[in-house]
Amino acid sequence: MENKSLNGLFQDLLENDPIFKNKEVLRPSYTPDLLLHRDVQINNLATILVSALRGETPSNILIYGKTGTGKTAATRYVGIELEKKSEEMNVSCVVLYINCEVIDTQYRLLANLARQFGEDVPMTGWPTDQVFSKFKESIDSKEQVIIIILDEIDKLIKKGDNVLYNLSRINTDLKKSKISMIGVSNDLKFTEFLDPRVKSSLGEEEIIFPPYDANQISDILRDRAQIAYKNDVLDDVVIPLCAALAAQEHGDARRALDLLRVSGEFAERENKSRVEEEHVRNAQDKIEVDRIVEVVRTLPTQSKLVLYSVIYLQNKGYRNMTTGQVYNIYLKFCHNIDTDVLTQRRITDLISELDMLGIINAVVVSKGRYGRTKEISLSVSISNVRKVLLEDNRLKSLESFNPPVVSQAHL
DNA sequence: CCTCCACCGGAACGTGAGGAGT
DNA sequence: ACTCCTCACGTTCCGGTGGAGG
Repeated sequence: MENKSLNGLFQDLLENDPIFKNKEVLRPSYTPDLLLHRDVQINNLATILVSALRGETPSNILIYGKTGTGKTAATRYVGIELEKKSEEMNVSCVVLYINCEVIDTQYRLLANLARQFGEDVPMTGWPTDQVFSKFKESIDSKEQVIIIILDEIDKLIKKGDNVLYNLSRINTDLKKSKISMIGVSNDLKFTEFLDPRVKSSLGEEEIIFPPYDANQISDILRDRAQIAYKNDVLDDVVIPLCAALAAQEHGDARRALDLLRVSGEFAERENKSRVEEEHVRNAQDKIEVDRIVEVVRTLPTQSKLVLYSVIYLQNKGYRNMTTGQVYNIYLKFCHNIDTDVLTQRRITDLISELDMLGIINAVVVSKGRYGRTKEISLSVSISNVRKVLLEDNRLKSLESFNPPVVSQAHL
């Protein structure tokens, strides 16, 4: 009996999908067959890499651009096309893709590369240089051109850049095969931290991916929406609105696609057959709230305490509080939960960090006779943040702790 | 115009954890 | 197994400052 109703429950939900045709194409992991408004960059890439098909070593390339500007998609796309063509021409050419955010140490990177050539390298245990020579050995077994795409290469720099140095010099040790690298970076200034030798070798060619403007994002969204959504379920304002909102966020196409997908999910949840403006607005809010919640959840305890102090004061009706007020409350909270107490100097920095994260507003103002301080206020809704903060075991007991706020005469 | 508040924020230093080199 | 380095996090010390009130 219960089984039947359960079946029925899911059956209803399955049949009741009046909106989506293929939601996957709205996810960031999807690589489209056609990349709009990136012709220049793709042509550039192809022009540089074409020498691989002639058996020559292509120049190393550095690719810059902010998140959601199509760097990864374009690079992968060109990689795939290159491999296709090389197969056709019977030239040995391999394109490897590595995401340095996941694989973030010298050892892991080399081990991963070696493994892609069928070498059996353990997760840990070998000396790094042994892995390196194993890798060289295996690729040098035949004539081939190898192109390594290092996505999020800036993540690798912080861990010391000898990997890059070693890799950039690898060609001198190879007899038959040739290696060239493509570094992909979000950070426009990351070469500043680079060893100059690596810098000049890696940055032989540079390609910049500018942010999309609202019209370009519209085009991209229209293109994907055709595949993702059933015909005529999107209200006319939906795509322009998603595009405009995302263009404000520095032309981030990923954000735009997220918006479009979440909007659809909102409409779906309400059993509507059309996606309307309201759903996009809700989606925008939800994405922003999710972001804040995630940031707050992963804050270090001390920052959480500072933030909780701000919330506490705001709840007591204080509008623009000063660093001193926040610090006083913070002291009481620290005492209450028996944790380390930081100096006011440090709290100033933590407040600035929270400001940068967009969780609070902090502006330095002068109150004349009454000194110079930061005016602090929360820039997100109290209830969500408060709930997330109280999820932290160490802050839990503060819920029922109500210290008085020291009043200041000039307020 | 000067004072003086209540903090800002730079600089130098201390510490402990974790990685790389040997 | 050992030292050496680096890096994040904090502290101490302190010179600097916009503007209300005198």
